[in-house]
Amino acid sequence: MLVDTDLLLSFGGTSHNFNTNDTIFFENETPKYYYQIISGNVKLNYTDEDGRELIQSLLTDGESVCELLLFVDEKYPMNAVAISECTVIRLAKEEFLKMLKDHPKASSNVQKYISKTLYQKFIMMQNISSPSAEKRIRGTLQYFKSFSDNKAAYTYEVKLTRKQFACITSLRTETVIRYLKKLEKEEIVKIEKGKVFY
DNA sequence: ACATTAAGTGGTG
DNA sequence: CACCACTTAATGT
Repeated sequence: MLVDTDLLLSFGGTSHNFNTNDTIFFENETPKYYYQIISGNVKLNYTDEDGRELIQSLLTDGESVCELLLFVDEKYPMNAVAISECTVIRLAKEEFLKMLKDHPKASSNVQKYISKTLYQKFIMMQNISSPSAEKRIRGTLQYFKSFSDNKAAYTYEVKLTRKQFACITSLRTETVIRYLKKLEKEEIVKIEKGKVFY
């Protein structure tokens, strides 16, 4: 957990459940709460001019959802949507900031978390901005696997659907499917029963 | 069993 | 590559 659950609760945090596809907050809303995922997966997305979904980030257990917006006076540039059943702790912005002031350790953790995710964002930006679709896909695979402790080949299972993978790499799902198949032939990736292992 | 979503294929521009 | 059409596989209710 980014911030200790009990600490969040002691400052007035409340637990909320979301079902798959429930929206936690919408683009353009004013950030008013700190959200920390107890369990489940959340995506940050928006729809571009052509009506295409772009996934900016995927979050999971223990992470907070776009906490950086609580430090600037801006509106959410994207939506936060549950992509599985989720339990989330929600804490009002003012209380969250007060908590950080009173608890340097928590403050430092949040600071590190923001730095880490920003760093990861840079890496992903480099992957996705490659003109080569194959590099975009391989870079994204590498990025995901980098969070796994097991570095051996075919030990990382891609938990995303082809469609979600496409939304992250800004490619069409057919393209993702074809390249994954190509990578399978080249033994860079292994596909079993639709599951992709890298 | 029926409806829906995901994966996979072929062809075109 | 994207886009379109369509088949098959996997899931959901």
